[in-house]
Amino acid sequence: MGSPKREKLLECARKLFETEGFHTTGIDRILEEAGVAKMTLYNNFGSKDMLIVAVLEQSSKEMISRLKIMISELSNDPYEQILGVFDVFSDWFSSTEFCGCMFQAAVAEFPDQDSKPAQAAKAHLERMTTLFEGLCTNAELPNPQKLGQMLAMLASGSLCTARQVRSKQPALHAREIAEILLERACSSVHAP
Amino acid sequence: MGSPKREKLLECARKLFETEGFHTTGIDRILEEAGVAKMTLYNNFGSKDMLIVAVLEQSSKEMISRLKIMISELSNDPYEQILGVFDVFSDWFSSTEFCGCMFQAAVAEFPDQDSKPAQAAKAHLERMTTLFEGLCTNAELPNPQKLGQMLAMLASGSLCTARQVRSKQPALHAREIAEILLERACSSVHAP
DNA sequence: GATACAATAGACCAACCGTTCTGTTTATTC
DNA sequence: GAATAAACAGAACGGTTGGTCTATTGTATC
Repeated sequence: MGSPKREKLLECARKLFETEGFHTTGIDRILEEAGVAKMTLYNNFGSKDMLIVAVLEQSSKEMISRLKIMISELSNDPYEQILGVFDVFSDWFSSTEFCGCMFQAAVAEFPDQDSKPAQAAKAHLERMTTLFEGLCTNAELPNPQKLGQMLAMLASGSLCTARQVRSKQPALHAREIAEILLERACSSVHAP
Repeated sequence: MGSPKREKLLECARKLFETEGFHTTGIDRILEEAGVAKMTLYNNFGSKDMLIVAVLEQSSKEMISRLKIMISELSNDPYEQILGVFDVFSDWFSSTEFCGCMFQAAVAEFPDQDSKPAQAAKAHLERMTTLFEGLCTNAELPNPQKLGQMLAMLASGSLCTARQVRSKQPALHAREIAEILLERACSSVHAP
């Protein structure tokens, strides 16, 4: 599946796109950093845009699966796992290498919604929403679809705020709000 | 202050930056759209980056002041005015010309936090936070600073979600969450 | 050792970028 | 009507971009 050169290319591209943006980082920068010839890039991905799409797709899948693992290590209770997402975010925002969410950046840099990178970014949002929705279903909360969307929106808000203020506070605030939201949803089940 | 040519330039630049992004829209496109000579741009703004900064600053101030007017037309009660922000957002997201928040796009397109455009975008976030905080203070809610930050984060979340799903739903959800948040804050004052 | 394939470096391309310069036209003011 | 300044159109500039082509090198397999 993944030749070593291809992997190296994806890794370096991801790092550069993350820290310097998609349009700003040129092909040559990526090649230099990866120590790879130009033709290997074009043989493997076809174009810069397709490389961007590949980076987004790989990053999304990796992020989601890592997130699932981390929250399952925090607790077995799906209710606690939902809040765990924001704990993971909190650690992430605190780390020095945090520089915002790639997918939000992609949406901003590719305003044409039909473009491949924009679609890849949208797919990630859907994966996040589905993740939250699944946890809500597991926690037997009412209206898990709506709750999932709300939690995903909360996560997005914390992400784009953290990019600007560079602190874990947005994650803490988002967690607090999520807690209130879940509590509310929980008690409404038993309400008259 | 503002010569007609300068205003025209700002207006066209804003529209293009909003719909097609900052890096993507070239100088020539702006000039063509505005029907203005290249030298008038450089005489008025000095560079493309400074034009971007001018657009961001003007848009921010205009948006904030318009927001203040619109929520004060909705209600005199500061509590209702907070929720009114999300009602305004709801209408905004529904309009055909909505294509996301410029300031979030600017943050994504200028990853260097020290760059002028990034700072201008940050200033807008602070204005929004201050707006919410002021409303919370007026509503005599406890811990208005924290609440203001939470509401601003909620607003950001609804904005960047709306950009992807192109619907007013994020605003409705955000309003619902804000309502729960305010209710909670309100009742906690009288709690034992 | 021959064949085949992948990866290499680097020249090369057309297109576009932001910016500067030149010379002309228009409008304002005295 | 002359003088001043602003706005004009558009050529030209140097630099960069994504992408292609070529010719060479290394490395397997048979």
